Amino acid sequence: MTNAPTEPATTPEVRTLAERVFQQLQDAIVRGELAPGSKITEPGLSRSYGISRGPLREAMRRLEAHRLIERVPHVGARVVKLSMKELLELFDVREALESMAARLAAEHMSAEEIDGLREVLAVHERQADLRRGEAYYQREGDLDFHYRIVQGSHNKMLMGMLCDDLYYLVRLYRTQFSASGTRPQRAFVEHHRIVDAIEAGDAELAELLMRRHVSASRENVVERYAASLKQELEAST
Amino acid sequence: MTNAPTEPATTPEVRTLAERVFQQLQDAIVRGELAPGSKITEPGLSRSYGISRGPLREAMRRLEAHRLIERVPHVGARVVKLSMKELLELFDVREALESMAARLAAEHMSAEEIDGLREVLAVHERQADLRRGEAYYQREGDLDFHYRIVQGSHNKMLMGMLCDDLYYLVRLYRTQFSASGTRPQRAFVEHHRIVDAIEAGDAELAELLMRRHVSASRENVVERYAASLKQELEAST
DNA sequence: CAATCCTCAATTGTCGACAATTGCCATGAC
DNA sequence: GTCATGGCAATTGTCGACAATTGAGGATTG
Repeated sequence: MTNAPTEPATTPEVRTLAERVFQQLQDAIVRGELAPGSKITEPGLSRSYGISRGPLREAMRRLEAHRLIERVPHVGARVVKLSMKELLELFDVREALESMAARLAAEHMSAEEIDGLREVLAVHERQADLRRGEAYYQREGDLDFHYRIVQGSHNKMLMGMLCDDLYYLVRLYRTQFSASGTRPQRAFVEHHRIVDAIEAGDAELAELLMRRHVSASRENVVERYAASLKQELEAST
Repeated sequence: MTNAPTEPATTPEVRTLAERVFQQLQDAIVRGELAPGSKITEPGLSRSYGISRGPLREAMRRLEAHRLIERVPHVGARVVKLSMKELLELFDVREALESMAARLAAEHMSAEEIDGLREVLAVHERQADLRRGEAYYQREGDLDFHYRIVQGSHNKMLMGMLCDDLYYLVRLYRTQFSASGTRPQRAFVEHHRIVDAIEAGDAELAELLMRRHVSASRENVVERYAASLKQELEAST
């Protein structure tokens, strides 16, 4: 399980400058410190990070590959700004990939890995007991769970796509839409059922449950979005 | 449908040097001109392409993002060499993403797009008539079909992942394993059934059929690989 | 007053040179 | 003969400067 979703930005053995500034920028974007849609210029970042434009451009290329910024030649780069449409697209992709991951996890996960997964759920449960009614199902906590399952698929390509690319977008969305995770108990139950299916080695069931889980999360987002639009409308009249 | 799988490398309005050399390198790798696993050095490519190391490094970063080369800091880069394990991983990811694409295509494809899809099949059929018994189902022809469906999903994120990343790996595999496509008629029939489902707007069926189609293709690869191993073994005794 | 064109500042793209790190090869010790 | 060690060449990482392109603002003209 390599490491937690949030990587400590100041790892001592970061080999190269470009690597370091890439992680810093990635963090800044996901945290919302660099406003979505804002233009970022090479001389500007070069000054504020105290490095030359060479490594910086390299870092920006990597950010572009991870879909965190968008560049157009000879014009510049801006921090990605997820539209509702794109957010829903993201959920469709997640549904496809994560259901596959759950299926593979049911086939390949070791007993130790399943134990670790159960432990993650136990931690979440304790946190849920503390602040009851609050959202158990909060940012990093939820991603921990999904991380573990993707890792359990033992499919490196899948891991790369989900953990290295999509999950950063997921976290970015949570800051952009300030989505405090609702639907606490239901997601919690769903998580448990998925683990049960994985432990039973029931690949088909694990896949189905994960598909529904992500799909339900998507519908929840749609609902909340519709509600916020309605609220906005009422406020303006 | 933007353009054919193989983009004419010498498009006149390529904005930037890095962009151009990126496409050239991508093409060279996919075609096998740069041997898989071979080391590529910046000064070397810099000389042979007649550009400085700046744009070259940028192109290499993009190749790395597309998983066509692998870089390790302070050491160098090599052309990716797909192992059988990684190839199977690729198929699992394709199965997940393309079945989702087929589902979305059934929901969103316009009549014109479906017509275009049918036309692609018709072209393939004519080619199949010409060299009967030969593999209808040959490299670019097959990808055309899959391209269209992914485009028909109208999901930009999905399109990016499949068309910009995975399909280049698929083509790379075809050169590396010198896979002359077998199983001609069967794949042909499967393609037709998928289009039928899409035209009928039956999303679930389209998804299922595409899933089986990719899965069958995967199994076919496994078979051929096992056969080649066996043959190799016999030759050595 | 609106629209068009032109000029210019700023940003991006490209280049060559220098510094740091790596892997290799030869030399030497056991 | 084998292994460790040191130096060396080559490659990668980083930097600053120059060229090319863009977008904006102002001046000019109908």
